[in-house]
Amino acid sequence: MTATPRDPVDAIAAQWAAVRPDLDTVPMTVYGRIYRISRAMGDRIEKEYKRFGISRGEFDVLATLRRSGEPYTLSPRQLSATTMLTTGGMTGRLDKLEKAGLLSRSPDPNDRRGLRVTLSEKGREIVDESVTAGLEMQHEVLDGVLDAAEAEQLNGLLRKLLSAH
Amino acid sequence: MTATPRDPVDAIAAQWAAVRPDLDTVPMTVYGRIYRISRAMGDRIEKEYKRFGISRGEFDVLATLRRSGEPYTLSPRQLSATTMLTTGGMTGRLDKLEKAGLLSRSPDPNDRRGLRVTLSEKGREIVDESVTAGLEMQHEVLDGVLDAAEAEQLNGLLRKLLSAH
DNA sequence: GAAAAGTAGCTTAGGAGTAAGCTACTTCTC
DNA sequence: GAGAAGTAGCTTACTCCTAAGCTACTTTTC
Repeated sequence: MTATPRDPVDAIAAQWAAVRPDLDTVPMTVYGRIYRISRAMGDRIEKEYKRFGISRGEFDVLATLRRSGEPYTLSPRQLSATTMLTTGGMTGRLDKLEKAGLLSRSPDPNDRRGLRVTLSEKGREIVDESVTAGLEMQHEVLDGVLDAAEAEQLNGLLRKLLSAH
Repeated sequence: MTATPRDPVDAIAAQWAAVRPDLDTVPMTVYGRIYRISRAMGDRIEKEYKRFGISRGEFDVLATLRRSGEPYTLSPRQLSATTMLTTGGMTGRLDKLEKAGLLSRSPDPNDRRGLRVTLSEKGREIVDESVTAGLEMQHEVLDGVLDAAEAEQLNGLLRKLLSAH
């Protein structure tokens, strides 16, 4: 007999324990929760950004430019490396964002192979508004279940775990 | 001046703090790490399952059937609900898995609208091998950076956080 | 300074997901 | 028990991603 499942992830682990008692299900519960939280927050943040007319992936591009500081200019190569996206995918995102007037492409004066991508004024406004809204939303969710000490503890453990990847 | 960044997520938070000192970046670091860990483990587990000829999504289907216990039979509807996939997506996955001989579809004797999806012997073998391999891999990663008490602490905090979603 | 190797960004083909809508069947309602 | 409403699974159209290969240009090597 297993303990009463406390959440859907525990329920899945209990099912496994019943049919495969030889398994150590702890790693599955840790990574299962991480996966579900990531996905749930992804959905919420997607909705939040949608209010500003951009997708999560588009936000990533704008945010990378914004936090690089003035003059808000990077190459497509730097952007695709930072956002963990292939260059093919980046071409498509830049096309959409350029068409929406949130950034512009111009030739790199020092390397005729390259381009420079620059955030427009409208792009800077939108990313500033959406990053604020997203952080506020995340803050509310966190505050609802963890106090400041717990959040710090969680962050420390996550930093350790991320270092293994 | 901010403290020396300890990982890429801290570096991003430090960049934001430099250009937008008004932001509270704590939620971003928590969810940023969760997102990156989820993605990194997703890539690793994908490779692990590939050794058995299946994708991560296909594993999810087989695993859901396997842990439901004998006779390893569920409806497409139950499968798409459990795996958080639309029915359209499930149709495609079942097509692939049926063609590979890992499961079979048969009419539901009690409801002529419905189907029953049943794990084949070959499917059961593959899911049993791959779940063992995946858990071992995850176990090694966890053991490399967290002791048992820390893992339990992390799991507790994650359970709390997941409950907010 | 010419050839070889490397790099930047784009294009194309293919995979896998969602959303909406379809047909067939079942359940509810009177 | 006939009509209305609901449900199961599939199909289609669309989106967005990756992987591989292209052209153009730069850097290294001899």
